[in-house]
Amino acid sequence: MEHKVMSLLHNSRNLGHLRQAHALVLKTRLDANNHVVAKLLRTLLAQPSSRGDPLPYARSIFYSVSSPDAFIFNTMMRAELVSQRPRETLSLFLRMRRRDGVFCDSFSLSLVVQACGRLMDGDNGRTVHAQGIKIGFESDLFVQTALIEMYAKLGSVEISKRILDDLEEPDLVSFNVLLAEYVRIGEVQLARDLFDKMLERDLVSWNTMIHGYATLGDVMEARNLFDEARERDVVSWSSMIGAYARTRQSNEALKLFHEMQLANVVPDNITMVSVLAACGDIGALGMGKMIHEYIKRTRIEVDMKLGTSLVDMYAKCGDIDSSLRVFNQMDRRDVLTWSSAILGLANHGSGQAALQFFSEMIAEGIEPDDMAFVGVLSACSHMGLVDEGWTYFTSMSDVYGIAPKMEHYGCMVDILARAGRLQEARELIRKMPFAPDAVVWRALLGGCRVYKESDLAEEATVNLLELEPNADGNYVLLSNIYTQEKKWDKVIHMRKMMRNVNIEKVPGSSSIEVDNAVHEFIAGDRSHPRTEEIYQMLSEMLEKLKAAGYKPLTSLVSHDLEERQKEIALAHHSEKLAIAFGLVSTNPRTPLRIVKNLRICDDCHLVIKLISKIYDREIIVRDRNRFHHFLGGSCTCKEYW
DNA sequence: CTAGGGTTAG
Repeated sequence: MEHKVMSLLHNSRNLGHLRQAHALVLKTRLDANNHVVAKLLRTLLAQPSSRGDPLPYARSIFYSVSSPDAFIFNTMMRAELVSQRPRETLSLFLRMRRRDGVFCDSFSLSLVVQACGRLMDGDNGRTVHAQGIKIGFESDLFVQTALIEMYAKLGSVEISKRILDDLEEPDLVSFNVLLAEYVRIGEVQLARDLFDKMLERDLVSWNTMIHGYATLGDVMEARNLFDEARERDVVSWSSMIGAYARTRQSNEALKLFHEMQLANVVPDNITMVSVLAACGDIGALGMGKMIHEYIKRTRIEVDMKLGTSLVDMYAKCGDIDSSLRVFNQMDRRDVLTWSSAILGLANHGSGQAALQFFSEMIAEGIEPDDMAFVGVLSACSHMGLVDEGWTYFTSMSDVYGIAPKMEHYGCMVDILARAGRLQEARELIRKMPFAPDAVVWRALLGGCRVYKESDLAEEATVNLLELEPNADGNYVLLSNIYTQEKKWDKVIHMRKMMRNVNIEKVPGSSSIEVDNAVHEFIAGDRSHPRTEEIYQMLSEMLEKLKAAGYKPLTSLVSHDLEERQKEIALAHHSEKLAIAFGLVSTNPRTPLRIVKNLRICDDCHLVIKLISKIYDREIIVRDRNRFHHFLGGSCTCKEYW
């Protein structure tokens, strides 16, 4: 009978088979046979995790065994450990020690030591270590490796190092564990010293070092090691792509992903998280969609993190519908998933929906994070909800215990300033626990311009110039204010000031994706292969615009130029070039998606509205702050940006 | 009587 049950278990392909086998075990009283129960447990635990959490069932089997042996204990301890329940592993170990006749072995020790490390339970950890010495497992590499990891996690990496040094025959894994722990605590140089001293290194050693430099932000050194390694697997590639993605070298990240495919290394869900982040960063929707298709086609598991990356990518690429579609398909969502959707909705001008999502998230018992509040406050800003904004802002610290950061103050100042409550905005800046940055002053200034508060505007601009003395845009703002106020002496003074500093024009650049290739333009760009067509289209556009009554807002141009030259400068703004290229290179009525690195200027905003009507095109522009959907002559931002 | 335990990327 035992043989029959064992082969039944051996051939169990799913939970149904397994339950049948379990029933047979109980019927034939084989549950007293530890050998059979162990096989049952291990078969169950080997089931793919997608069929639900096997732990409750495994526990019920375990606790029904009358006299479990060490093997069964160890099986259960490991099951708890790999399911992130180290406390259960520890209590199983303690239970085991209390049982007569069940002696823990080196397997139990290595598992419980890992558990203590993850729990950062130094008391139990050291006790177990002492017991291990008494029983005599000092020569067991598995136990020693677990101890190296445990002491590092307890904050005593010197002890880890000593254990490694004392090993008579350390193997690669024991070295690799210490390497990884050095990296985890940020001691990359110590890791490097150890790495250099190692006589033998495997892929894990190399990957650990690549990741180490990547976390330091030293992408160059990470790349050096990546290039130097004679073998690269999916972890090496993912680490390196992730390093580029985190430092926003997104084109580099995508280039490397391409090389990875040429190298025939199969990407997994972790690779895709970084690749999608890169797509979102540069707004490459076509590329992002291809990645999504690839994920579906190759059945890469869309877990919570990958799902969140898709939600985020689609939102950042301006496709909020797809973003929400993925969001709705996910069966589990954490705070990052919700926050990505909330911020996405807010940036698309769907303030109401963003606030709705926020309350649903709270109703589900999920604690909001920084990003969720940026989303909520931007939503309030777009809708002009001042009191609601205040309520959310104060609830951050009062209800959720989150200290508002600079960006939250920036949003709040923006909300107040847009509503014309400029003194309150100024007061809030005064009360901030840190020195305001340029974003905060710009938010105040935005309101001052609208409500013609010239004294406050001057104060804001002076502060702004102190923080960013080299940005030419700030001088334009100040000059506009003085001109408006007819304070000519100040205009002259300012121009003198400008001559004394090094004005750096932050080049505005816009990109547009056509046939999955991203084309980038800077103002006055003539480097594109289809430059002739683009400029021809541009003059056609201007003719039609002027026929529709458009007058270039030349007062926005800072230089001392002739009126005609100012018009040319405006007409050559990067977003206009990108749109001209879009118009000549896509079929009629194809939506155009533009990504701009700065805020869109008033003239371009006006022009794009008209273009959307004249050429019957939906145009979606992502600027530094939010999305603008232009359609039929108007924009979803309602002039609010 | 045997099984079984340790390392890297989001």
